[in-house]
Amino acid sequence: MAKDYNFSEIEKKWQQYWSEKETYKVVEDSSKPKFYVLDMFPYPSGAGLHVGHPLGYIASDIYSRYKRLKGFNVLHPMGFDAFGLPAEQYAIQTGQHPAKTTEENIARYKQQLNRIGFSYDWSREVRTCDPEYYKWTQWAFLQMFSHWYDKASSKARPIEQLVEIFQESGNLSVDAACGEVEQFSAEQWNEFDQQRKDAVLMQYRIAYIGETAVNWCPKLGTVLANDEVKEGLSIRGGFPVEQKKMKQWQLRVSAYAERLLSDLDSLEWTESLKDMQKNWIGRSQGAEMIFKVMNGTEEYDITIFTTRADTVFGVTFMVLAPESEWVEKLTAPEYKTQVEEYLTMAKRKTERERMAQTKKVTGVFTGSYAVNPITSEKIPVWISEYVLAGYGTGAIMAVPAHDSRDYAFAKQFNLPIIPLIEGCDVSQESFDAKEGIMCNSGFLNGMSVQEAIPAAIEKVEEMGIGKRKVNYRLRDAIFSRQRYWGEPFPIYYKDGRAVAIPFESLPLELPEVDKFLPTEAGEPPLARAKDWQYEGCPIEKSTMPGFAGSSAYYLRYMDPCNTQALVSREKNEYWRSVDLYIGGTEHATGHLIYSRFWNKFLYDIGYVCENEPFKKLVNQGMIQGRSNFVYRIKDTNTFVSYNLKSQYDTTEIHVDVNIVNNDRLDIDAFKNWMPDYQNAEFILEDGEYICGWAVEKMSKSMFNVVNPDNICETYGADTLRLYEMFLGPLEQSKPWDTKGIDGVHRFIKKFWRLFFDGEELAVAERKATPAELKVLHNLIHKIETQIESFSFNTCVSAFMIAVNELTDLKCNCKEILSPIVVLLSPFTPHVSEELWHVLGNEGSVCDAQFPVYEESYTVENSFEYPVSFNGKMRFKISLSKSLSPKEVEQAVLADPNTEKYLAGNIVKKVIVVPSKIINIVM
RNA sequence: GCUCGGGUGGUGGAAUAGGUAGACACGCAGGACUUAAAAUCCUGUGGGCAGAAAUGCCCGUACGGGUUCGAUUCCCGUCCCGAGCACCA
Repeated sequence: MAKDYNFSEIEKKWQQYWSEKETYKVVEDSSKPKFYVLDMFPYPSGAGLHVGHPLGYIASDIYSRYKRLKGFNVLHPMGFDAFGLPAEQYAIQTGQHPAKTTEENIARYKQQLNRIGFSYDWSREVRTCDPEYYKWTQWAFLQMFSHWYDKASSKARPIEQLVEIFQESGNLSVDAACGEVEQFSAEQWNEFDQQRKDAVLMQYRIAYIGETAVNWCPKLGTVLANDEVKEGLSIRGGFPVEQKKMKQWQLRVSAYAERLLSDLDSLEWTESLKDMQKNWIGRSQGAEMIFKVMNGTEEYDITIFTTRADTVFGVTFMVLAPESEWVEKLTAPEYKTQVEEYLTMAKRKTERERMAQTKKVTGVFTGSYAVNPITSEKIPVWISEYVLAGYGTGAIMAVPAHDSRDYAFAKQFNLPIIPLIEGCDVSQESFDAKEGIMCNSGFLNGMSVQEAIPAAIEKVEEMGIGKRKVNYRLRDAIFSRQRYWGEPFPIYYKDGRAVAIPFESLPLELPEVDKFLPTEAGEPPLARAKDWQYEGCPIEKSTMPGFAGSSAYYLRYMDPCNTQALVSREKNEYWRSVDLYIGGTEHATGHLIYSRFWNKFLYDIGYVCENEPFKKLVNQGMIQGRSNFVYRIKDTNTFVSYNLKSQYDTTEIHVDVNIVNNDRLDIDAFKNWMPDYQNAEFILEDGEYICGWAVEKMSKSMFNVVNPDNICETYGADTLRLYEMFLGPLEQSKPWDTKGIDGVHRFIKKFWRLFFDGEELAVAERKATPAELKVLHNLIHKIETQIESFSFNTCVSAFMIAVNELTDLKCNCKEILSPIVVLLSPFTPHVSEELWHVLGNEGSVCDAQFPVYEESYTVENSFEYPVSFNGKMRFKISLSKSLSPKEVEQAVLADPNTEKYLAGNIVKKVIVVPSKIINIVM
């Protein structure tokens, strides 16, 4: 049998071996340090994996294998985020149960993943749609339902404790994250009927039903969370989204805003990702101020939020959001028609239209006037779309001189503009910067803006007309979806009250339905289920959103078969939290916020031991497609090569990248590709048809999808793994281009040939030469430092250089080759495993030890150093052999150039800096 | 508009506590082996100038300045590309 590098045979052999021997199964072992490496688990779509998907998985697998070689007990699991819209849409179209298609897709994904040679412990696999898994999603929801957030102790507490407090002292002393509740005493509470008590408690629960403006997507027939909407369109499907007031389940994520923000500092995430979360949380510090407003004889106190309390002397009007509850109360009878007209107009607009018209200023006067609490001046109250109901209090004090939006509004409606900063010119635009010296501002005159802001707040607090206040942009998460394929809520309704289904009855499994569509009455699909009842009462018909199942999956991997708890205390204390999490940035403001929130909640109630779920996070870039084009001359079936196309009137047509090699079209394959092209004619250049190309998203419609199975077929999994890493830095987005893969494939073959001379094993048991040792130790050093910094592309280069050098040295020495096999094994597990055994080793290469780096082998023999005198560079000096710093010093002093520059000065000290510079102090 | 990243050969990309820019690979060109192809190997490959040649010199890391003996790297300004947020008071 020829001993050529036969990857298909090798890969099959070892994949079977690993699976039989359960090589990657991991058990808790207190004698070893643990390390938890996690990938963001995939949604198993019908299209299967393309080469972009495994990028992050390959990186995490390399790191896991590396950590194992370093002696860690590595948890590296994989699972499936299996609830979701595509399976449901497919079910609606075909009538196939989503569970079935999901199952099939998962099988396909697993097959594809295993082929690439990942070291997952499949015994720990989780699937979010598995009742044994979603039992714990439902459990967590019930916990949130039965807890409230105590701001005083900054943690979640059981609702029973809240009831006790209410019974004893009402809610006056309670500082909770909650909805709007009136104050009540213990006596009042005790006299409330059950319904009233329920309504009050609902305002405090962490999972609660609340009526708010939500993102309603009519086309999908469901509500969506903020992070599921972008530019007024749904992320899934791209359908328009409108604002609608609805009663929905929500999670009180906003209660955790401050902790979610401040704990970012403790995480090893990229700054850009932290910035994204910071922006999303959107902390802003300012003050609330009360304005008295008169509508006829009625007087109201309206609270506004501002970050610029210092500008209170420049307030010339007030503005309410159209959705504000004050609108009705403050509209004077004679303005009623106009106001209503305006409100209808504003309501009719979709979110998208609103955004498109941000420049257009609209508004209407209410007919009421407010009183500036500091100046006692009377100012008009307006309504405008530019004020948002969901932020702050839905009402603002307008300072046109120093806020560009207020400025535009004032110009439009001819309202006064009073400048408050010395020397600023507000004739053309507002002066928004927080700098300068205050004027026209009473007691603030002469202060800088930075001094005036706190001074103004202090004054406001002193007068009792407001207080210091921090506002967040982060909203509570809408948690219901009017869909079928998601976790059912463990909630039923008794006499209209929401009641928890007890934990013993979980999991509450998804019922069968005849169709996966909403009912004619517009109810969610679960309304179709027969007997969707608990103890004769109706069960909640919405299901949970996609992020529910993915919020705690990393905990379940620690203890996937536990029927008593999400994770046992013991196992949680061993694995603690994820040490390395790899995934895309697209989850920055979704999953990565929700998971942190979920984890903090479980931490508060004592179920997990770490405050943060993901210690270090690396974002892999997206792999885009590289599309190819052919150019058809209009109204013909003739195609003209890329460089000649300017001479004709052509249409650009996508062509399947799999029949293009190095931008040269395989003409026969093209003719067979589609019937239309059977008789195509070509205008060639130099006998070839050159295609155009562009970088686009990888998608079927652009014929640029590259399937990893095909790559494994022609080059092998090791080549695929190596090439994906070689493409460029992990974090960077880059187009996939199969051209170039030959390079890494050649490398593996070259590596193979170090071991075999034709068919004969050519490894010798002899002592390594110094040159060989130097290559080895240089490599160890490089790989170690580069893997630790996730610079896998340079690792691959380092391997190539080393193998080239060993080939030149004709190295056949086991002492060198054996450690190199180990070094390379995280990258190319199959061929490394084979060679490891060829060298006569037992067990798996995974159990080997990472080679130890010895600096003494790698000291340079000849080098050139720049030499500087008193920090001023003068000349360079060449030295041969390895020298100690002392010897370098002598060599420098002996150099004739040194004498030239010394010019009679006495040398005090010669400093040899490792960074290749020698400093001479005179 | 605001906040982050980033601009290096024909291509992907190396190199930053400031110290020989372009490692490694692709592509291309030439050559060896072969009836031929595949595979494999060797040589050259940023631009310009001089030379028969070895080689030498000049210019080059988006653009313009600055600091420095020395800048792809640090600072200021400009342009371009990408990502995120976007009437957040």
